[in-house]
Amino acid sequence: MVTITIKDVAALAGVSVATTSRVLSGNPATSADARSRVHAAAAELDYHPNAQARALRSTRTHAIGLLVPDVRNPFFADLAHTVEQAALVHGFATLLGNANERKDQQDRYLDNLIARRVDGIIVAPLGDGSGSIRSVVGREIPAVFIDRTIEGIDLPSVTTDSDTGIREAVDHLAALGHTRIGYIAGPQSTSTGRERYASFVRAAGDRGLSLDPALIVFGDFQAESGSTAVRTLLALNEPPTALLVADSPMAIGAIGAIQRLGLRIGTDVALVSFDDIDWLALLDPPVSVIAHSVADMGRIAVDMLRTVIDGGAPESVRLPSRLIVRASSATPIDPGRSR
Amino acid sequence: MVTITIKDVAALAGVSVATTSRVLSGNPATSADARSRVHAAAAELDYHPNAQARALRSTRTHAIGLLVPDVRNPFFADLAHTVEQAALVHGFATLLGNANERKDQQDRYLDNLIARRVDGIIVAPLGDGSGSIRSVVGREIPAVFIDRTIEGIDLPSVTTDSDTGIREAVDHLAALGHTRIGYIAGPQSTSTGRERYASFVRAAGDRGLSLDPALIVFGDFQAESGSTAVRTLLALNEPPTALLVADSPMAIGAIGAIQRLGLRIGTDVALVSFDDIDWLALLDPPVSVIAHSVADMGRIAVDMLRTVIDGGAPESVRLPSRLIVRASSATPIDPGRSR
DNA sequence: CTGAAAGCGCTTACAG
DNA sequence: CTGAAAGCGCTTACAG
Repeated sequence: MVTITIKDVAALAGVSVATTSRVLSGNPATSADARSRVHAAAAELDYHPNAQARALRSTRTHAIGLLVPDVRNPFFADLAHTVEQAALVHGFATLLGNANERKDQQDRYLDNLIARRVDGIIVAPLGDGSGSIRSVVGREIPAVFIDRTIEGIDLPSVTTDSDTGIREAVDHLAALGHTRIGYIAGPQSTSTGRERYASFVRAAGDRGLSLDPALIVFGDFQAESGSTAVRTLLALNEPPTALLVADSPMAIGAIGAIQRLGLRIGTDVALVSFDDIDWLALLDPPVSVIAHSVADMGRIAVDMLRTVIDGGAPESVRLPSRLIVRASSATPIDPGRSR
Repeated sequence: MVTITIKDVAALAGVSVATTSRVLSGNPATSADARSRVHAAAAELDYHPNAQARALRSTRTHAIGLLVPDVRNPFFADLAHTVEQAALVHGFATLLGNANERKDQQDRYLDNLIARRVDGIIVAPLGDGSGSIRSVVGREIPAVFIDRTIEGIDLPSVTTDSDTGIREAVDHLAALGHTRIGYIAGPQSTSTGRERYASFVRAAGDRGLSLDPALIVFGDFQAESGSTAVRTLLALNEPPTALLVADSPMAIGAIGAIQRLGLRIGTDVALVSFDDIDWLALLDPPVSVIAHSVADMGRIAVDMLRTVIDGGAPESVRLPSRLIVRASSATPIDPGRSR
């Protein structure tokens, strides 16, 4: 590798390293002459300052870390996109890490971000408060939670209030005559998994729907577990007539499994999914979803993180969720059906 | 922020900084006693070595940069996932950047990766060979192209041979009786956009199909442009009876637009999309696709990059593509139709 | 406005 | 096996 340092630039420009540094960092205490010579030299040599050396002295890296549990989940891909764009506006580069829904990989990335001395971290965490997330808090590294939180770890967060959306979905399905709703839950090691599960149980209870434990299957927020859950639920003696799925990757798995069983969503079994993902609206029939705003979430997280970096203590934000009814759950249950 | 340095660890362990460094980096020239004391001290202080300082001396960061044009494109999300997992196996952390299909953002991330002195870069590039990609080559930073290439920039690459898949798709549609195939092309500023376009024109010519220029619309590989293209194509006096779409985000846009026009894919208009994405198989009817292996591509790119980092000069690899026929293009064209 | 010098947190020959 | 010292590429008071 060819390495050009500030010394090379200084030599070519015929000024000291100190002056070169000042010009390059926009320090006004420089002469017009020095400025033009340094810029010319830097351009000629295609000089790229070593960010590591720079950060070592100035303790600012102008980079933030974003750790998502699963980049292949369209919700988090969207989130990565909005965070990145928002961060860019404020001069931060985003280092994106993918925990792959695994605690060990999350810890590994977190250690990496700490070691790289990013200016701040936005994380959609999984697991309990053990491991590297402790180090982040202990070292007082600016950090905010996004989408998910960890109980007992006191960081500002921007999350979705799943309760309203789930309640609307349960009410909606109950109004259509469903009394046995199957729930494909997220992992209970995540705050969203736990909250949505609790909301479902509460809403179903309030409506007097069946709380048969067999109607609830726990997945891991990834597609395969959605398929498995459907096979389990639809094989019950008294199968559910409607399904509520806690995220879109599990919904994709669930819908695939339903089709492979020769059944049709909307008519044979109603289905509502969390996450308003493009393709869910394109399916036939289009899928009812519980929507929340990815764009707001990303933007707010970046703003909150900037506040923390600047020494502030922002309030946590809770964003609303709401039901969008589409044909996958629009038909009242057939009173003539045996179920 | 709380900052623990190697000095603190050395002081607590009662040894020199040099010895501490040796223990921490696994240098065998250390006594058992020193090792246990240093490890204990490091654990007690929750010491995380400063990666910047370390890299400044050792010129290895154990990080690679991955630059994708669009994280929201499921193909690149999958690619990011496989690259990341493959890199992790070899001890590299992946810094993922998203160019958002924009040259300026690509340059910005590239500069950032150069400044961070990553050990190597994997990039699915866009644009011509101007800008920061020149700096990467000029500085001889280990780098490989993935999925896309840039003409005139001599880097090893792993790409898809789109030609076979596209030819299969055109042959297949021709065999069903289609003579006017609409082609929704990718941007001609990308190698994949250009190659697939050229393949289509060649294959259509070979089959004696219509080469009416109005049948070809150029999109930007993102969803919105797929919708626009469909509205243009289906408004023609002689609209196409089949559509071939150069990537999955444009396909999602196209399919949505077709539905909004009250038409059905498979019956009213046949459709084949590049990229074998989960949800395309779930649509009704399921969508025929041209598949290529994301998993192979990611793994090979990481292997190639490691070879370059170790001073080697790997051969470029071209992966096959092939047609998967599903119901969106399974019905022979109705000979009674006026078109 | 400019330069010499110290120092950021590490690693690594060099002696011993 | 261990420590003192130099140095990686920068930035930043300190003098002038």
